[in-house]
Amino acid sequence: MPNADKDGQPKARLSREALVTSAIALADTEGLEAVTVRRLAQQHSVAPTSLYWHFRDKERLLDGIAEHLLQQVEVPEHPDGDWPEQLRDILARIVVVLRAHPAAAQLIPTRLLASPAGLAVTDRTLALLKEAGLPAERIAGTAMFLLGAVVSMIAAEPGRQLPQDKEEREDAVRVKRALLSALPPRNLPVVVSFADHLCDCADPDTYYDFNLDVLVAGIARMAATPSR
Amino acid sequence: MPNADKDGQPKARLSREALVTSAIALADTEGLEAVTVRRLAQQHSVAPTSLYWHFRDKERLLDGIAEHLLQQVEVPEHPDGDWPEQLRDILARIVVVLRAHPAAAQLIPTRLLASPAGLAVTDRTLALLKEAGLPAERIAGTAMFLLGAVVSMIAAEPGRQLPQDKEEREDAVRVKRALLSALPPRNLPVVVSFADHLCDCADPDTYYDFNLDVLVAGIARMAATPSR
DNA sequence: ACCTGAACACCGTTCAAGT
DNA sequence: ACCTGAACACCGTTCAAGT
Repeated sequence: MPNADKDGQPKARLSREALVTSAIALADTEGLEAVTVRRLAQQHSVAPTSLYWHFRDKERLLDGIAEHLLQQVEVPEHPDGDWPEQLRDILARIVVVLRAHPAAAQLIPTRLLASPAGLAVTDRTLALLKEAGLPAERIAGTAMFLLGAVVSMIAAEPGRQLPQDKEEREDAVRVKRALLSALPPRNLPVVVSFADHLCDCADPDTYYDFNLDVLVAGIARMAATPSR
Repeated sequence: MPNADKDGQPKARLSREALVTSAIALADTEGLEAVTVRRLAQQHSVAPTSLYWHFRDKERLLDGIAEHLLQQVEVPEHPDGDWPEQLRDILARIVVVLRAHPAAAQLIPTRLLASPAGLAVTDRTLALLKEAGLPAERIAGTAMFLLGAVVSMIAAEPGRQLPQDKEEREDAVRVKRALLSALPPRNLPVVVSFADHLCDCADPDTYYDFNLDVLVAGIARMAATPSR
């Protein structure tokens, strides 16, 4: 039985789908730099070079991750609410998906136009900015900026970069807070006074809510100002 | 003469400063993935392992790049204008520095609290959000988000990712525009109609100006709404 | 104090070959 | 159609050793 692993179970055939899925899992647990052709092959009990039947190169594998995530962003067919609500809605949907896969999130911005799913999200964002009445020459750039900014919210969340393990994480937060608190208040008064909030985000949900509001409010304001 | 290169010129001694500088140059011309311990060593006619005298590991070298860039962001000692003007000013100063080094820009967000220069920029941003009257619990998270969003503006600029060489770049733009224009307008009407602006940013200066305005206007709006 | 050389474990990728 | 094995050029990093 050449196609069975040590448990005698039939060895699952390799597929793009399966590889992308385990690549995302690997990024979730160990970070994007752990996503490696060789480690992926190992997890599937297969030679490293086997992956090249399914992906032209590693870049295409990463494209596959981005596409898989973007497919999870539902673009509502029959949305309700005015454009600011709808814009906030589509951006918030992206946030929800990417918060579940923070390490892979950084793959998104450069790949928004590289898959049907990414194009659907982009089309919706462009349409809403058009409805808002932004100057035509500003719509494309602003859409790409908004989508990029939403992704950067994940990386900028205070307390990301620290370990995931709870206990280990608490230790790291304590150390970091101590370091920031010990900085000279003469030079850095505000950093010192906000040391706690800079080290760890007490309320991530509100962090995301508030910053989404900042973006939508900013667009509303600029849409209301006729080209100045 | 053991310390002279083939031109007989005295070989410059290795230093953190010199290594960081050429690392940035390498990132500028060939991208961040070209910044490699071994290539850097080669450029300085030195064994790869020599770098480890000056940097504990590659991560520290990247920290050095981020710090070097952040040092170029001048934080005005005696700023004038109201807080929205000052906030826009500090964010715009970051943009100016990072536009000159777009490949290295992505190193910044995770390292804002890791150097005196980064801390100075962060302190100023925090101070301005405080002056704006944001709720205290939102200031730290919003500052990190703003600084991250400014960095993501560089990566999100339409037409980045394409080659730098002018002729080669024009070809790439044509191809990409053709691809987007050929998409089914039934599904993606707005993407198709904005194909041109999505492929290439006709006016980068205005792109940055406008999106900086979006951010500052958004903050102003949220500061004016008392916690709802 | 500063740099080298040998060595190690790990990468992505090609190509001819197997089934 | 799908996978393997050998091979290649390239990574980051250690450590004992040289000057």
